[in-house]
Amino acid sequence: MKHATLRQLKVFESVARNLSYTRAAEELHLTQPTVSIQLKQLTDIVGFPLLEQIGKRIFLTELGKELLKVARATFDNFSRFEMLVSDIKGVKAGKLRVTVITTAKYFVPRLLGSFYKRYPGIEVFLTVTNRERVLQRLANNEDDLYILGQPPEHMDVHAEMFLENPLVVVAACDHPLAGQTGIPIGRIAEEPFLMREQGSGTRLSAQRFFGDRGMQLKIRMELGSNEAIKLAVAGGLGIAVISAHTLALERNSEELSILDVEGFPIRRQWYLAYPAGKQLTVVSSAFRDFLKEESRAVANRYLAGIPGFLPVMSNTDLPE
Amino acid sequence: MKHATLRQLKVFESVARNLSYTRAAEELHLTQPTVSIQLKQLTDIVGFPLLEQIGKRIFLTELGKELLKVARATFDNFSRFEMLVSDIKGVKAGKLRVTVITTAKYFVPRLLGSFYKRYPGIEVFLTVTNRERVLQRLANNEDDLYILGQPPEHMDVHAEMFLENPLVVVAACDHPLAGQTGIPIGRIAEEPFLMREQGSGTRLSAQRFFGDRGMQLKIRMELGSNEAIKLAVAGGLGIAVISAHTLALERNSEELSILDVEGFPIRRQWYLAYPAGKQLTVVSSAFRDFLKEESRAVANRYLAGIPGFLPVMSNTDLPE
DNA sequence: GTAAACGATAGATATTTATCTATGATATAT
DNA sequence: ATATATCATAGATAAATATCTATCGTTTAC
Repeated sequence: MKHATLRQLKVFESVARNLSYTRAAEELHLTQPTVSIQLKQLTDIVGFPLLEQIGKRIFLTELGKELLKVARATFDNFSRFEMLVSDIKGVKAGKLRVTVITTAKYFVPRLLGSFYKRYPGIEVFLTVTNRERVLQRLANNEDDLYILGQPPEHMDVHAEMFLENPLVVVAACDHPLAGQTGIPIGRIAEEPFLMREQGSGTRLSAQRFFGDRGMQLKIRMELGSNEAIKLAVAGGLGIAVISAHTLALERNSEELSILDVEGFPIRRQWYLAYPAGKQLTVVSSAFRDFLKEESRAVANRYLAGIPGFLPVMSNTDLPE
Repeated sequence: MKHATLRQLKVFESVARNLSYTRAAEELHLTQPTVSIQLKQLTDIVGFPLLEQIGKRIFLTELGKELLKVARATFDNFSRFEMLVSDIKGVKAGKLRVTVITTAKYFVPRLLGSFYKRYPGIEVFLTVTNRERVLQRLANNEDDLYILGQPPEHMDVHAEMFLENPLVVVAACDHPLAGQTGIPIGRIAEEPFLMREQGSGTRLSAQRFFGDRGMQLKIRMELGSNEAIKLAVAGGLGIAVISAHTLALERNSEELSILDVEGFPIRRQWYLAYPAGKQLTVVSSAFRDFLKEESRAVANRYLAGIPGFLPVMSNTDLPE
């Protein structure tokens, strides 16, 4: 049976439907002998007659009926698959699996949301996890795209920057430094700091920033989440360095204030990454384009107005 | 997609399962380049990658997973079909459609019953109808086999005799002729006869029998069924010529008696028929053999003991 | 850094295949 | 009885297919 060809099945289906070799030949734009031969081959492979001729009329044998079912099921499967292919081509179907580093959760869901709205046929899966797990998933090719704060080294990865990720100093609104301009770095370094645990990219960047200037931060507390840090800062327990995106929702609240510190914001970027050899799916590719396009607007909307921050990207879209 | 080959699907399935071209090549007893090429062709046909290679590892793309489903479904269908073929070959599956003329209903069901018991996997369909419909179904190739009392002429049919069908004269047990031996035909012809309607094969035979001898029967009543005739005969309304098989169940009853009339029983036969060009299915062929074999036993069991009847068939099986 | 493993590619070849035209056999219709 | 329609078969041919060996470029592992 594995020696049968789809061609034979196709011809058989036509003959079975028309109950005529000649008619089938016409339908398939073949000569009648060609149909005869294809059918003979198929019959030889099966070992039993599929058709019988009584007088001039042609009938399907029991086996013929069964094979017809098989043939039709097969062609149905194929055409369903072909439809899927063309849907995927038109981004009307497909899956998008994105894994992002924890800090990115403040703006990625919003973007995925609008992306999904533009392509309602697709399925979106978002995983939010720490850097280590992101890199692990990247290495295991578990997702389509990855978003993180610094591109992995020692790994063959294609990474591209798509959005600024400025780190700012925040304090409670009633903090003495709130509202001041051009605060010297040395002044800030004296304040008690609230920090994420060791290994946090933000913490690393902040410590390097002060370290490079010969200062060491006084860390009062380590907290497990950005939310906790913001609450603690608002509660007056200290000041903190956090990603401006983290403030997206609180920007206009009365509780936190971004301090205008010399040298701040620390410039960091968001990167979109995927394994070097990987050919992006149509959906992934569409999301990549979408991400570049949208992130500019996001940058202008949410990052403008940060003291000392100047977007590098072209400002065709200005904030309202 | 119609240009894909089953070979390509087979190779793809193996690669997808092993996630390795080399392993797949080993499994299929091919060289690795062959696998590469087959897969490349399939990928070109689909138009999108089915597999992706990240570093040294191979992954299925979303489309690859879908195609794998299609491939597996296809092969499953084929192997199910192959199982059906081999079941049919071993008469463990299949259908048997038999159409018989009304009179044959007295012994065919019994035979079909034992046939079914021997081959429990098959499905049996029995149609009982009049001669006209039998011939019609034969012409339309609606069934596998046909049983009738005289082979059709003016029709390209293969027919073979398989059983004697003696026509006997029956009377009520208390009829004056009951028990007498060597009753002259002339004596019988005086009796009032009960007959099936015009067109009945039995009636035709009986009338021809007496006509050939220059006699004409006195027909008292026409009745629509053999059962009605038997009841009427038992009730003393007259005598009748009927097939001995019709008496199969009543043979030992006290109501009817077979008369020992000169020249009786009229010899008729049962024929098995099917369209000339038709190649019998395995099941049909098995039933044909079964029929020949069993009908001898039936003949001996039910037809022996009919006054004046001498089976033509060899009597290796003697009646108990 | 070197070796081993893996997949891609090139080039060659024998086989199979798909197809045609021409013709023959058979059955139905006129 | 003849013509027509239908399917089977034979013979020919161009195309494709399936496969191999040999070799190359990468990636991983030691």
